Amino acid sequence: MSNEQALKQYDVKKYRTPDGYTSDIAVFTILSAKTEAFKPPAMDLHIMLIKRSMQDSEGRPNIEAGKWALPGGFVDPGETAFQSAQRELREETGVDHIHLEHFGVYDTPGRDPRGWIISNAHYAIVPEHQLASRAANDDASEVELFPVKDVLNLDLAFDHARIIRDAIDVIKQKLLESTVAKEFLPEEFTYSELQAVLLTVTNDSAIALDAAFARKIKTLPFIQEVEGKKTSRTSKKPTQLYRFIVDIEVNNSIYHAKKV
Amino acid sequence: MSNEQALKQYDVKKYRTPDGYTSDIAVFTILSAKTEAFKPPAMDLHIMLIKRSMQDSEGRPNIEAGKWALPGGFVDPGETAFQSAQRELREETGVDHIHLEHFGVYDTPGRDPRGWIISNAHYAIVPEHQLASRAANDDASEVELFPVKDVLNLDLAFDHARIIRDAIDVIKQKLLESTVAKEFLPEEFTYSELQAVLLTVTNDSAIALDAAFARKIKTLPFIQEVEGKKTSRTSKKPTQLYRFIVDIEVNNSIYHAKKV
DNA sequence: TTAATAGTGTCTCTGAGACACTATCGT
DNA sequence: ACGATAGTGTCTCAGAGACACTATTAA
Repeated sequence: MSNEQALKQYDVKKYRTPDGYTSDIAVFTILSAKTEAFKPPAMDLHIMLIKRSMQDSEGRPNIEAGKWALPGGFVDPGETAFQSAQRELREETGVDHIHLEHFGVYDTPGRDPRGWIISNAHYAIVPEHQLASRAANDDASEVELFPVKDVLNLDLAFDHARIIRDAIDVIKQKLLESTVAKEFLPEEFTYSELQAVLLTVTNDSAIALDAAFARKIKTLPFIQEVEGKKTSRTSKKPTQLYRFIVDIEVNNSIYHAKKV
Repeated sequence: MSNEQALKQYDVKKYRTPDGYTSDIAVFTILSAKTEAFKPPAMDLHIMLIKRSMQDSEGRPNIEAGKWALPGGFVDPGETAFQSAQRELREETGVDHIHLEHFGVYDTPGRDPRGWIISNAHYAIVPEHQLASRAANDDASEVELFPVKDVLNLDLAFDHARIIRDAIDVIKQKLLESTVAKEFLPEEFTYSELQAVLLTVTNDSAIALDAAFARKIKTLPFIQEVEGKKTSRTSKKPTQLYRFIVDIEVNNSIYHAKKV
């Protein structure tokens, strides 16, 4: 192809280019407030942040030192921002094979004092038990989980307040408008467990009222009963287990009736 | 703040950085197949592409010359990708103040033969009449509208086939799951005009059947009747006009009943 | 009068929502 | 037996969908 000719004359230095390309990850998890026997769980949505060290790995003063920030880092040449987010998450928290999704780009000039730096924001959903092994690394002096309702009161690095606000909005929407709630739950779950997850983002009576929700879960097209299988982990009365049907198409049209 | 110290020692050249940062825009419009008097419109969704010139503006052979591509270009330092998309659209098509939305980032290594080039994809909705003034500029030898069902058979530049496929999926979803359909319609419209827009992306009987849809439009919470106002542009019988209610919150939860 | 679009009348069926009631089991 | 969670029985009401019917007007 004639691209070869064109490429020979192309000067990659002709345009001024960004000074950095990064990925940030808003890691969400749901903590059970209490885990008593025979009780349905009470849950609370949390986000994981790191505290930026005072010095970087080479002992020099760090940018935005001492502030709380989203985990993340520079994208390596040869990888995509998404792959970078997966890698950072694996390196910084030891978590792999979880639900990770891109949700926005942050490139407002001046957002990072180091220069023209573009960040790709992702959200991740990590079941509570997978975060057991979390640990601070070079660049972070602390790692901590914050309830989403408090997190915006912290002293946050860069424009991470904005990114975190967006991430919270996105996950609240996604929990209700898609089946990602399943990423917070075991393979098979009771209606009260799903209910507890959804109640972290809504107060709607159709979900909050036990009788209503116990009935509704049986009519949802993307959830099926696990025939004849029950558990006693949430109640003395054995409780029916359900599972999400994978790969079912969810129809969200605002012009259609709910049921397909 | 102590960031100043840290910045003095920060070397912006430490990391290998991208070779380019661009915006691409998938411009959608809806063409009325026929515009007879007293007829509801028959509509077809189209996307605007440019044909890349054989030479660039300085007379040298162009990359991906002769192929069809999305309009777009390099992001200038000091602007965001979104602003760049607005600017490109204004410069290349003379269109301004229209619905423009970011929907994805394309950064797979090797997607652009010129190097490590990151593209932000946007979609735009342009009413048919605003595209009257469109014209080819330096970098484009032709500008043309293609029906979305044919566009993927063209010889497309870079990874634009993938971007265009994603853009079509996104706009089909958005048309049904949000109120962007209004961007294709006049301020006040008849039920058959809205119906024609929606029929470009779905065949569902609830929308396709006149009687069903004429009734449904009156129950949609985000649409209101324009009291006592009628038009005869689509039928001999004067037809009720409707308008979208702005800033109404659309509840798309898959766990809730449709009506709020 | 006809042809075309824009509706309405009426029926059936599903399911939402509310509230009272029953079921199960560990303690 | 009790207390707590997990349901079910039953009623009412709204609205979806189907199909036949009526309404309005230009030509």
